[in-house]
Amino acid sequence: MKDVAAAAGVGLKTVSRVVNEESGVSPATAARVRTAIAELGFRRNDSARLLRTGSTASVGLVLEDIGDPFSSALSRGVEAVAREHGCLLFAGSSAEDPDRERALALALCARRVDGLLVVPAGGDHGYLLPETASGLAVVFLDRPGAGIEADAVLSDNAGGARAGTAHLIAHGHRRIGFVGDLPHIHTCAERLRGYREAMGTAGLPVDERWIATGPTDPVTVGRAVRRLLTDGPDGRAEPVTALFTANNRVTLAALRALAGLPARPAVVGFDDLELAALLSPGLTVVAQDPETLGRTAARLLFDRLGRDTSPPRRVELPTRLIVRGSGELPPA
Amino acid sequence: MKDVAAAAGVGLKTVSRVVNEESGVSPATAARVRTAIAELGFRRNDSARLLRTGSTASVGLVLEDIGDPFSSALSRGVEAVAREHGCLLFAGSSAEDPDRERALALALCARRVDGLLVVPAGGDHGYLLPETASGLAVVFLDRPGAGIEADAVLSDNAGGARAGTAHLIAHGHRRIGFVGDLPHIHTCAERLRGYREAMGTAGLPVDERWIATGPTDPVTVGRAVRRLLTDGPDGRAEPVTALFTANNRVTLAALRALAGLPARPAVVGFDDLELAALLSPGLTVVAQDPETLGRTAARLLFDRLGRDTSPPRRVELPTRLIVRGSGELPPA
DNA sequence: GCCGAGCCTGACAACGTTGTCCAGCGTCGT
DNA sequence: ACGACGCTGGACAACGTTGTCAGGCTCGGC
Repeated sequence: MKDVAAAAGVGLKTVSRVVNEESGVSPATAARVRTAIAELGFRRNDSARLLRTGSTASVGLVLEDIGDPFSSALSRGVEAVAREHGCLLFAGSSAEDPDRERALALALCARRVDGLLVVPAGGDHGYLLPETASGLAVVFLDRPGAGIEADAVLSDNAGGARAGTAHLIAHGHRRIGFVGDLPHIHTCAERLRGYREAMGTAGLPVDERWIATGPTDPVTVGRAVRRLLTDGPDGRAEPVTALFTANNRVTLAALRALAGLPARPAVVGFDDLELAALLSPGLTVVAQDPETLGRTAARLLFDRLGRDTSPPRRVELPTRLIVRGSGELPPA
Repeated sequence: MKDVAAAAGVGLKTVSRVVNEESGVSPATAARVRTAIAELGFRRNDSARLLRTGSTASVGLVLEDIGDPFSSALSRGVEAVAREHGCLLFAGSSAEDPDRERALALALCARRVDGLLVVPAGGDHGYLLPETASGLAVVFLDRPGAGIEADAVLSDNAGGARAGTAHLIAHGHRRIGFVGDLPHIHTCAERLRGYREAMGTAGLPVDERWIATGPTDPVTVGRAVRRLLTDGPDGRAEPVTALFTANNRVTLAALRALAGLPARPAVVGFDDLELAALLSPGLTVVAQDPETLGRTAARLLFDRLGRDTSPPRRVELPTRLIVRGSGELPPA
């Protein structure tokens, strides 16, 4: 910029004015400056600009795995809103590891992002307190944060799971397996709660051995599914006749496992899948809308940046049962 | 930082040294500084730090749509490598719009990202010349850039399409439809080339009416698929007996359209889909590995940041034909 | 001809950090 | 006892921009 000023024979501030299209520069001078800018290939350094002005025009997004379809749809919603506000997006994955979440979030804070959107992996977000105290806006996404007062945007996990389980019950199932993520994850816990509620409402007992939670890798899930479907013979439990799979990765892994088995249980999954309608029978799912989730959270975040200081809100988005057939298979 | 220095009764630079764990500070002083830091909830401002040091420890990623499974898998690869290098990731979508691509890329340049990874939407990237001249590293991803010398990491699009088409030919198909993206997109053009080559090698003529390119929305693709399968009656062309669908979105839309039709053509798709193996018949695909694509490109980028000034490279990653049955349906 | 208003313009400080350089002080070797 | 050296700590400038403010110029009115 100094060079541009020298080349155009004007002061530093005049160049700044031209670059920012401020008023108060005569057309002739402006033209001279613009020529110099073009000749030197000058581009304003926004880091410096933002250091001076205080805002960074960027928001941070910490999610579980940027490569997961759910996370990426969520990012899309966030990005769309950020873009409307002229903000760039820092994105990073926590890999469901509290330490990584913390490190990532704090790195973003050190970069002085204007706002932070976090899909919590850890159970305590108190480490963000000093940051919010000094003006950072935080919104939690998909799961509530803990140890700090902040907005959260969630899906109606329990309600969705109730609806999905009830659908299976309505089609005659009495022994329904629940296959979920790690049990300490909020969404998994809520969905499990919904499952229990639906069973309870129908007056059905729940055998704890019908509930399988753990890592979502195909091997673990496959083993869980096989156990649920064959537990009868050794006299410990009746095998289940239907499965409620509590998120997209579990559903996927369960379907793969089922493809190798003779058994044909009814299945309802939480989260829609791209090809769900084309399977035969079509896969019945409880669909959330991750893009709207992201969009809503981002809106909330920007409201906060606009000095909205109302008490923290918790927004819950509805889920939708999409019936496609796989939940209607009768119990064997 | 000034406040911390005052609170600890030391100079500014000493605080800086403690924060950066530089040597030359006595343990006692360091402890005092650390106490002050904790009390004041101080966090180093990395924007300022990076302004001073010149590097920003961040890379920019411009892709087509952050919510698309292909893009998001790609991001995952990029993020993993960026993370290894202690870099944060700016991500944004071009929505296949050259102007948006340009605006986004330039915004990232203005932020002085250390490197830029771009999935080109536009046909000319000359606008990046001033940036590369002043030290920016650029790597193109999935498609080559134009109007500028830079590295590119691509899939073997033509080879993959050749293999996919040849697979259909091997199972007796002679009239094969090609359904693709917008024809000016490099990947689409290359895949079309591969398709033509495979047909040519087999001595089969290609009727231009078998080739449908355009937007990938379900309506357009659905119309194209129906046309390809029913063009016979009015005497203009024989309907095709097989489809080669040239990317994940087209494949998805085509499968949806086919579900509503009595016809049952053989299908081979470019790009793997999550549930492809569970359809019946299983969907045969030409799979690329977007995560490796992203990882490779990011590695290349960081090599360049490490002052690797060898001439621009073009890396081509192999594709893999995954046979699952849908390509083996005989011609009607 | 003088003065004030209004318009352009540029000098300067500041944002929060780090690199450079130098001063103070204690220790050690001769 | 004296100089050299090592270690610790701090003053200052700089990164590239913007906000503040004051100065110079032109022009119109008296």
